[in-house]
Amino acid sequence: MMEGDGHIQESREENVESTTSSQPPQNPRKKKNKIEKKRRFSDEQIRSLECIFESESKLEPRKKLQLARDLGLQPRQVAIWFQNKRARWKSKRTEQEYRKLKDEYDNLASRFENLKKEKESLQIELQKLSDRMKKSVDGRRESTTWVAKDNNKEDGGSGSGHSNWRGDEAKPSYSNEGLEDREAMHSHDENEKSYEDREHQIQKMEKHGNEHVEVPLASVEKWYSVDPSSLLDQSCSSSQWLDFWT
DNA sequence: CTGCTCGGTATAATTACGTCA
DNA sequence: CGTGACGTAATTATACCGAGC
Repeated sequence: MMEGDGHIQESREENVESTTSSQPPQNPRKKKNKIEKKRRFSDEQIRSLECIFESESKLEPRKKLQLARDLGLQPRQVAIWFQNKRARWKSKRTEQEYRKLKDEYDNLASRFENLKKEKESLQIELQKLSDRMKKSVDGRRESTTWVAKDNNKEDGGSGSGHSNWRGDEAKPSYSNEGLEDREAMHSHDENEKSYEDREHQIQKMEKHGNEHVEVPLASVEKWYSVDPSSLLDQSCSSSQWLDFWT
């Protein structure tokens, strides 16, 4: 808040002569002699010190003596000024680095949130497809039972509408709805390509019989080989979710 | 407007401790 | 190994400013 460089100009001007206050501390710790009151350096002194600090943050002893002579300061004062300047410069740099890192972190966090949302919607989609597949498999199992029963009958089984379609060729009526769903999804899904791949898998799975279901499903689940619970867990280690990005 | 106090900030200086020739 | 010079980090003491009354 208070830089105050401009405001203290006058009081500094008169300090140029009186800056030789820094005798070795006779009374270390507290209770300074009133005579050796702290004086701020003049603007001119500060300018010179800053100028030299820019080119070299540490002073050679000879340069220190020379500078002290030039500015009318004690060499000790020059050394202390450089020490304090280095400390201020370091904390300033630390603050800048902190801000930079924080920005990077915020960016990553927001990307992470977006991906998390996307992952959740994909999980929902996967669940839907799994349910649909399960229905399909169950439907086929039922139909084959019906067919078997019909074959055992002498009459040829005209009483049941279920015998109109067989597991190999007939599709359950919800497949059309599914198509509509899929089209709707296509319209706003950014990962259309991978979605199509998955659809292809599902269709393949639907075509095959009961015994083939397990294997493709397992491969589908490989898409989610990263443990979702660990990803969603806020307390997970950074390396864990950094691995996820790569 | 002037003067005073108060709280916050900047900075000169001190202290403690580590490193190295 | 002891020593002195010099470094950093933490802290203290003082100067200075703006706000509020």
